[in-house]
Amino acid sequence: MENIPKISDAEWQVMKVLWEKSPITANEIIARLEDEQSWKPKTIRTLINRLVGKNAVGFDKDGRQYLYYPLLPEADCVRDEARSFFGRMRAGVLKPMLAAFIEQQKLSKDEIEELKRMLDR
Amino acid sequence: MENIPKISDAEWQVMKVLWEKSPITANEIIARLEDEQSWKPKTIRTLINRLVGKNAVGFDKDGRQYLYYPLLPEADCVRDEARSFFGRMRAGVLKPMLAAFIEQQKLSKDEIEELKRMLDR
DNA sequence: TTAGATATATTACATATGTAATCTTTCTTT
DNA sequence: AAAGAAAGATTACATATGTAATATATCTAA
Repeated sequence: MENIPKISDAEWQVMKVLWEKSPITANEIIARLEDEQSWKPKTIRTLINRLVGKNAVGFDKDGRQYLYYPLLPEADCVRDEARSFFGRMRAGVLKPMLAAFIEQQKLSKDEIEELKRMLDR
Repeated sequence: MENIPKISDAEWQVMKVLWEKSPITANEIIARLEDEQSWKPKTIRTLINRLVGKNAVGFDKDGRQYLYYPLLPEADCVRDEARSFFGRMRAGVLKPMLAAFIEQQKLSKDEIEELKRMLDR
C-alpha cells in the first residue's frame, strides 16, 4: 500500500462528502457541509485545497469551476484511522467498546457471517 | 462528566502508561516508553508536563521527585475518542474497521469466541 | 465595455503538536 | 565546600490545524 497522508478531523468531513458523491463542485461540497458544520464557505475551500495539496483529492476543470473527487479509497483511509485509533487504546478497554458498537449497528446476516469468518482467520 | 481535554496521539501513550500503573515517577514513565517509542527522555517529560497543564495528570511530591497519576478515567477518554472516531466514518464502513481491529489485536481464542457470541447476540 | 458577481489563489494568524535543548535548583559525592 | 549529577522548569522551533479574510482572474448582465 502507499503512504496515506494524514487527514485531519475537519478534512475528514470533506472527504466523507466526496466519498458520498463525486465529482462535485466546491459549492456543492459547501452546501452539503453547511447544515452539519458551522463553517464559513472560505473555511471549507481551505480544507479542500489542503486535501488537494496532500493528494487526497483531485479535480478536473469544468469551465471556471473545478470538479473535485477523492484520490484515496475510503476503505484505506478508514483502515488507517482505525489502526491509529486502536493503537492508542490498551487492549482491555477495547472489547467492551466494540461490544457496544456491534450492538448499536444493525448488521445483516451476511455481515455477521463475514465478521465471523474474519475472526476465524 | 466534565469536559475532557483533547489528548494528542503522543500524549495518549503517556496516559496508557499511567492507567497501567500509578503513581509512578517520570523516570518510570520514560523507562516504560523507551522500548516502544523512540522518544528522548526530554520529549516524554514535555508530554507529561503538557498533560499536567491540561489537568489530565496530577502529581504528588516525593522528595525532589514527583509521582504522577492520571486525573481522568480511562473509560471516559476511550469513550470520547471512540465518539470522535465513529463521527468521522460514514455508516457502512464497519467491516474494514473491524478488519484493522482484528489484525491489530492479538485476540486469544477465548476472546474470539466471546466476540462471536456477541455477534450471535 | 464596465461594474459587479463569482471562482479560485494567496495570505493570515492563533493554537496544537512533535520533538527536543537549555536553564535552574537540588542532591550527592569527594 | 565544591563539583557534578539529576529532577524539574522554561524556552525553542518547525509543521499541522482550525478558521478565515483578502487578492486576483474571469464571466455576466446592464
